[in-house]
Amino acid sequence: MGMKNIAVEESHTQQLILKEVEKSPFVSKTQKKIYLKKGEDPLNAIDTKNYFYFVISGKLKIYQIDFKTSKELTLYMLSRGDMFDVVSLLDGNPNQYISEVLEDTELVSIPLEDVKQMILDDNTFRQLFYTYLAAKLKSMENLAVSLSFYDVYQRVLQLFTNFTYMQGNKPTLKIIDNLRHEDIASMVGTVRKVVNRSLQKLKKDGVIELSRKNIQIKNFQKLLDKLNV
Amino acid sequence: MGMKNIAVEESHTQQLILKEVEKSPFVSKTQKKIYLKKGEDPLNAIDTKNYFYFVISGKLKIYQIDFKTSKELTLYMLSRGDMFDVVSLLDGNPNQYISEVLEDTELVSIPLEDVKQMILDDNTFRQLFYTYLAAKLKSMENLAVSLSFYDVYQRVLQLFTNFTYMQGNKPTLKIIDNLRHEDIASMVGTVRKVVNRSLQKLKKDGVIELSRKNIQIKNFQKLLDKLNV
DNA sequence: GTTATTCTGCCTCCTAGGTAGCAACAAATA
DNA sequence: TATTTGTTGCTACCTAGGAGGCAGAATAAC
Repeated sequence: MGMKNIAVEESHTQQLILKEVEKSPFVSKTQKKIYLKKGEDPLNAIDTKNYFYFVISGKLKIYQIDFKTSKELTLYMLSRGDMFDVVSLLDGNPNQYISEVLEDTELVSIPLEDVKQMILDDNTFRQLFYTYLAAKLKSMENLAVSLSFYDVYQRVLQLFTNFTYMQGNKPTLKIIDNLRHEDIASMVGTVRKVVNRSLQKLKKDGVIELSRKNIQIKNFQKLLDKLNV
Repeated sequence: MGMKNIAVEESHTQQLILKEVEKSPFVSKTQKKIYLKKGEDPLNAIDTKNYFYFVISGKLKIYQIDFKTSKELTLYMLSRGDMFDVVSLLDGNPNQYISEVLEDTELVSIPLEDVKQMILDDNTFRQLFYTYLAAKLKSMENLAVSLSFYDVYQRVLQLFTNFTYMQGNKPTLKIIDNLRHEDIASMVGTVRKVVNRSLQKLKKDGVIELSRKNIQIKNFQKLLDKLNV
């Protein structure tokens, strides 16, 4: 399924998006910076019915909760170069997500109408926006597929693979390297205690290194070998 | 989560899309009709790298297979008013789906570039297209969420609810009413034998009626009552 | 420095759902 | 009409993973 390149490809698009946004005449006129503190509820600061947001830095978890079991599923883990909420932008309805600020976050807000105009006027931005949209739809399809086909252990392997980038020539885990196991669990659609089993197994096998709020790739090749096709 | 209205809303957008497509000057010039026979492999007739397709009638299952277990997951069940492939249109890469013609199907094909131009030029079509995109992204999010949170029985209930429309004032199952249990299973992310248990239970409880390749809603209120929030 | 809180690791139990296999029957085809 | 193929229903088994509970360690708050 070529999952290995998805994260990398996204990241590339996202870098270009920020550059294009900076150049845009709209942004200089109507942009507003928003700063969110870790742990703060973004609901008060964010209005997806009227504004569109670009993530400059930080980390934002967009998820849903099953209130019966209090199990979570993370739909999007937003970081530098991400935008939201695309669904609200497209259909005009405010979203139903729950969000949590995992790290102090800096956003640029632009009125929805200006973004729509930008998509029409700016050919480069339009193509980048479309590519971003396609990536999000694909990533959601992949999430559904992996929830249906693979066990927790495989899903954890896939998660790590998707978030591993080359640092020089050393494969390094980004974005999800300093999460709580609780958040890892939410990203692969299970609960902490279960994801912990997989993490311990990978640690025992010398694939990763674990310490409090820190996961590192120790042997990326071994990780790839354990991936089911 | 307001799932009950999603299917209805989609259907409304899809009707309007077909009307708009018919009016379009592009369509009259460059459209081509394509007819697919039930069971035929669409791969030969369909070229998503260069063309975009509108479904006029019939039924097309877009899915993925886990070759290890031969379990399937249906990502999209396309019928009248649906379009594909939106991902290819957006990012220019050919898709990786597997498709199956469940009923004789009639398509209109339009070159990708013409559709892109149509999105730019035709305000009405653009908004419809965006709404459609948003609906697809949402439905994929819902699929992931329901796979993660709910058991097979609940997922079946949700599936039936999403595909129940008002026929006069009688709640009637559409599109998925004449599928094999195999296909129902693929839509809720499980296998036939497991989905069969849920179907038998619903039959026993007087919620649905079952016969070969036919499912009917017998008591819609009862169905809603069994839905978890 | 001390207390409180959050994070992590590891038990044990138990059920949903996946696997296997088969038989009855409907429907398509020869 | 006879034969083959596709669809459905049901049994019995077994394992992945969710639930509950708890203790130790790291960090944050006071």
